[in-house]
Amino acid sequence: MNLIESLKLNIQSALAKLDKQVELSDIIIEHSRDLAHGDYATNAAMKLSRLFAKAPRDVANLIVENLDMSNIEKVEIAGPGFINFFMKKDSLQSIIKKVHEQGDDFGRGEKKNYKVNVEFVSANPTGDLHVGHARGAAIGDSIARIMEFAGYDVTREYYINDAGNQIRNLGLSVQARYLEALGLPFTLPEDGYHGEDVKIIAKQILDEEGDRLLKDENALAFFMDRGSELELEKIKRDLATFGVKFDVFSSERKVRSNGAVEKEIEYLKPHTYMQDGALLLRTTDYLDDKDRVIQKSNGDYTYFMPDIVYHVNKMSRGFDKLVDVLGADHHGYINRMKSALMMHGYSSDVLDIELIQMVRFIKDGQEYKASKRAGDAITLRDLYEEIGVDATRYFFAMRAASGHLDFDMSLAVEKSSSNPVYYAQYAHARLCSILEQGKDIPLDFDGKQLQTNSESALLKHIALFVDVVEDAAKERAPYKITNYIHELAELVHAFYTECRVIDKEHLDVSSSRLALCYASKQVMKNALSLVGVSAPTHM
RNA sequence: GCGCUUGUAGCUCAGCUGGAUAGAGCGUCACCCUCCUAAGGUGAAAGUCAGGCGUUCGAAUCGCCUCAAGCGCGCCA
Repeated sequence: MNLIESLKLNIQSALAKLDKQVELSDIIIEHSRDLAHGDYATNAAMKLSRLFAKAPRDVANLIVENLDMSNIEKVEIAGPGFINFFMKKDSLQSIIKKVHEQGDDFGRGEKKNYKVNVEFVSANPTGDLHVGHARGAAIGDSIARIMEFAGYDVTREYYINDAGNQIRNLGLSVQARYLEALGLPFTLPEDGYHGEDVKIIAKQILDEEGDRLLKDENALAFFMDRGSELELEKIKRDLATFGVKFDVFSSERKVRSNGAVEKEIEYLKPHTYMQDGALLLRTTDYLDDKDRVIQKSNGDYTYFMPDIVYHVNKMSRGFDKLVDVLGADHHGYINRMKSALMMHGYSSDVLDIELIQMVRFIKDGQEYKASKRAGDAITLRDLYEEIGVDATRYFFAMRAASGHLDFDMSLAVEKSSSNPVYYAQYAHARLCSILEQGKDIPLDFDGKQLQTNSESALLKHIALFVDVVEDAAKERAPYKITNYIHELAELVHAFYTECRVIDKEHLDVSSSRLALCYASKQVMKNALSLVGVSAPTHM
């Protein structure tokens, strides 16, 4: 149990002695911003003043009289009725031992027995991943890591739209480049893919298959299949380099096979009606502001239809929650999909859609659009080659997904405290360096000699980690982790400046401070890994 | 027109389940290494929290209205 929880329990039992039953979740403990206000504070007395029918400060007095003071140095009632807690040093120091015991698992939440499917990227295998996918990959993967760490049972999933027209266009494009590579006349389809990658794939197919496809009647089908397969392999390689791995790849074609779509239409029948020869789904009965076509008058399904099948399919696999990380243009899509799921009896909040807003790149103060390869949009590969995986992931994780992001490329490659990634990694490397130099001094995991303000602040921040992980998981907000990382780095650097760690004259102080270095380093590493950023031991 | 999102320091953003003097980073200015990584630290300037009205002990936070910006409103995916 951490200090905050024990304070909550303490207040709860104090209230119980006063014949007031209050839920633990209704008691709020916050970190005091100002040291004069102690280590922690609660506004409980003000919140409950109505219940007591007394002035907040009087309620505070009653609570204070009934507190168990064993961890607490002193309490003060301040301002309108805040209760400020000044903790005993050893109760703050105890966090170091906990970090030492738990190591890489420090901050991990209890198993929740709650299955979550996080679907992200899901780009069509027709070309390189672009910037939007990159941000989606960074945020989706961070959400998955954070939720996993917080104790959820997480599956990372990629949905391949391999049944649509784009794949046909890809097939035609590859076929054209194949002809080109053989020195034969060719024409690229109008909506075709003109990138270098298609030429490379065509060349590879030529190497593998020779010219036999010239005479093959089913050549186009082969170009479609093999082309998208090779594109997907390339996407997987890029994602792997970016630190992102998926557990499941679902193919739209597979999802649609075995008459699954027809079965679903049958199931939805009570919610459908015909209009002008098309089949519409009455999503307005639920959350939508408009009914949606699911089968066009020409008999084709709209994109929405197999997607319903896919989401129902995911639910049938036993997930308690589906998280979709999508581009912001899918915004109108949320309520119709929720409506469809509700037709299956699911609650509207089993589906949680995280919309990713646009990214604008800024380089040397100017908007930057083109990649090095002329004419193309910026790709995921451009980003990690030019900026590096760590900085790219950190910058994407740093801001709430729902907001537009200005990505300062010049800052991201800068090696100074201005760059938040280097600032954090440098803090880690510094700690490693001190620990290395002090390796002959035994570590005091009780931290008995930690006294100064910068030491206490660091201890408190370390103790906060579990709560931050929990909150970030619940809010699906990786930026809460990067905010935590940044504060941790600040506190580490401040501690470093204020406190001399290795000091042969005062070995007892050194032992305690080295243990604090160790704990800070471990927490920094754990936090960085949640956003997929490495923790270098030297820089 | 309807719906959603956003509006906080010069710039990019936290804070929003109501709480003590509204916080970071960038940028600007002034300082700090005989000592564990100066890839660091300290300090200063900088805000009508878009505007108005309301709810209450208390509002950046909740409600209503106005203004401004973005997105969505296909038998597209």
